[in-house]
Amino acid sequence: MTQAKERISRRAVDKFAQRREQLAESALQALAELGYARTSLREIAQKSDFSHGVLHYYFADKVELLTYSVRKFEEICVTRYDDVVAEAGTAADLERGFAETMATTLRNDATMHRLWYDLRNQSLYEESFRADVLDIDERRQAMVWRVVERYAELAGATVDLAPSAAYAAFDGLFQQALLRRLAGRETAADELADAVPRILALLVR
Amino acid sequence: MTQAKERISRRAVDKFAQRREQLAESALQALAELGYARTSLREIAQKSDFSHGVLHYYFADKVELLTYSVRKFEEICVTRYDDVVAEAGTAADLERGFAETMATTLRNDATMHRLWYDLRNQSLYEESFRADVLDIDERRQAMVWRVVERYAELAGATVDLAPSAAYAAFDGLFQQALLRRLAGRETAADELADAVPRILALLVR
Amino acid sequence: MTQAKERISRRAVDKFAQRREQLAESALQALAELGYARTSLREIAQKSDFSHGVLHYYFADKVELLTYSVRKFEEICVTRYDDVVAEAGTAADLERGFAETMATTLRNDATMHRLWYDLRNQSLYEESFRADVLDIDERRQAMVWRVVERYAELAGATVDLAPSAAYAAFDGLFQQALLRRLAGRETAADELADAVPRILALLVR
Amino acid sequence: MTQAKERISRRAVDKFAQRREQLAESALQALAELGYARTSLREIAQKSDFSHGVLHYYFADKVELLTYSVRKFEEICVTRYDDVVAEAGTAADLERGFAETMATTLRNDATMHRLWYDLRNQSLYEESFRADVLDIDERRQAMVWRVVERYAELAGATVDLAPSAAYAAFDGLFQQALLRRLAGRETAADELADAVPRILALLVR
DNA sequence: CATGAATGAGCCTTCATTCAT
DNA sequence: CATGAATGAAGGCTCATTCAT
Repeated sequence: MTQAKERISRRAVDKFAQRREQLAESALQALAELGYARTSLREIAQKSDFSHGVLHYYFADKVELLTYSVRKFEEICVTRYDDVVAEAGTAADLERGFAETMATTLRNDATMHRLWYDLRNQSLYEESFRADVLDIDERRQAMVWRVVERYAELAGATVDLAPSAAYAAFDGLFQQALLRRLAGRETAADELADAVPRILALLVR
Repeated sequence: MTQAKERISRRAVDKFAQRREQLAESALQALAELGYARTSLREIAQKSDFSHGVLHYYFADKVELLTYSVRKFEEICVTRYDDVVAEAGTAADLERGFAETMATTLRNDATMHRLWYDLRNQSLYEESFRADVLDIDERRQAMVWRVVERYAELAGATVDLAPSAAYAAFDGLFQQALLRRLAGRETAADELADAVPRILALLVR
Repeated sequence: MTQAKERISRRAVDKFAQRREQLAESALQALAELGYARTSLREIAQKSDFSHGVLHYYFADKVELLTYSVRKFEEICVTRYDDVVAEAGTAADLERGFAETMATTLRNDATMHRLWYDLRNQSLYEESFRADVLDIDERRQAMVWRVVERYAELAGATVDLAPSAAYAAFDGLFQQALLRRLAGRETAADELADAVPRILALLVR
Repeated sequence: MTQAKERISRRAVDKFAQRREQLAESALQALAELGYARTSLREIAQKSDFSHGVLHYYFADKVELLTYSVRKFEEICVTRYDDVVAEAGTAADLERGFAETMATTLRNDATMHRLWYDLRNQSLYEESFRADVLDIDERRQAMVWRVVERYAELAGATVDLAPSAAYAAFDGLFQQALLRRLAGRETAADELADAVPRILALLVR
């Protein structure tokens, strides 16, 4: 292949990948709004700039599109607290930062996290995107664990706790708060911000 | 109405209720197996001994059937640890009993709990059974709280923790274990049984 | 058969006939309210004191029930103006009486006549009750004709008009008025009362 | 949008409209044959060259399809006698033309008019296409009135009659004739052709 | 490439009808 | 006799998927 042709081909590949990205983005919008059970390809297409026919050009079928979307979802999910970890100078800073970021996330991205829990649950029924979901969950766990470890370090404490348990606890907390918030309780985020430091203090000492 | 007729009518009512129960049971089976998004009335009927027409004889529509089923589900869900609480003589007993019951539940009723998390999540999208779901969740929380309080009592410790936070932590733990178990990890239940006492000890002292 | 048995049997027959009558009555109620296309056997049963199962005991199927009901309908329809004819002393009396009775009928029995037109139309699609409908229509025609003839007699005029044409004209008038009334026009009955004498005067002189 | 795209888009719109037209045509066929109560979307689809899914591609729901069809129906209905009016040189011409056109209509388009009366009647039960039906009826009335007025003009007579009354009379006449024709009476159209001039002469002088 | 027309399986629901009790 | 439980065909509608243009 000549260099020129290669360049063209690469550009084509890029465009293909870009379109997939774009469509996955629309899929996530639709999914966040409607949930897995109620999201149709037509709905997704309508949120994009394309007709619904094109979805089957870039993705073999609905499952592939959703799987791809879930994978894309990951990027957003798993680095959220890293800045807080990097910037916190004291245990109290980190505590506050962690709690505040969680609360803010709850306030701003409730529907996206609703989707996350929905997809994680669907993965229990459908093999197809189970691997991706588990991968994301592991990264989330690692992310939480970075907070916990750093907190212990700053507080001069030891952690007698598995990363998975720590993640489970905070994830459970967040999920409950989400439930309340989406049920209309205005104070859910504040309550979450209160609960997080308490649990953190209990788990690490 | 004569006494005889009354008796007949009452029997009829009972039978009606009984059949609803029966059909709700089939619905739960189908739901546990397939999840909310993939469960159709025809599928439910096929799990029962009846034709799908019957479902509309006993329930006004799909929502009513599902709501009824969810409510029925509750009965199973919210008293599971009460015996353990009643029978535990020491903190160590309770710790062990709580952990073991959770692990056993995970081993035996994984699909039923998968359903629970599915329905709880659907309630974030659909108003229809949100109230029931929230109600069940509150009862589950109360159930967990009875364990925690009793544990503190037996251990001579104090609990500096909101019931909601305690529930969130254990629910998160269980959910993670469920994820792993349904992903095929054989040791998930054992790991859960290990993690529960640790967390309990950390949260209560 | 002994006399006693005969009496019992006759009583049984009477009861059978009576039940049919009763059920047909309920059918007419339902039909008048909902129209042919939207009336189900369940609806009819609910308007009666019986369960819907009984309908198939007294009638072979839906068509037979409706046919019977249509036939019953006739009795109500075809003698409405005879009193007016009998009592009118002058042409003006009759004119007024005829117009007033039509208007009153429109005011009080709109839904029943809506049903009549509905059934008459259905008979154009379904052979089954066509004969009965045609029979009723003939009697209605005869009834109108009695008015027209008597009017001519009282007015000392001659009628150069077929009975069918006379009936057609007044029936068309009534139907238009019904249309307007059921569309919400309050004055429909009054307008009908105005129009009838005019047409009568034009047709007979 | 470029000119080319615009042209394509316009063509697409045209094609869309054309297909709607086509499907409405099939709907009218089915309706004329079976009547409102017995016409299903699947039946309509079978009369067309398409699957039933297509109907929902071109129309939001059944009501929209039927409403559209009814409206289309109108075009055929409301100008039928205008040529006769335009071309008649004498009252006798018009009389004959009017009567003959009615009779011919009865002979050729009986089922279509059966449908008209069916739909008009259904509109008394269902709000959905009531407005369209009333609109068509008004136009039919106007059409008849054009005949009557022109006749009076040609005959040098005056009309002491409301347009609605004139329409009611002729519509009633036609409906009766339709009843007879569809009941199998061969002479119905001839009788109608006889009756029309008589009534016309009576109503206008 | 992209469109959107077309298909047909499948969903929830209604309903006439049958039949055991 | 009467009930009402049960059936299954049919209806309106949604939607993933295919494919001609």
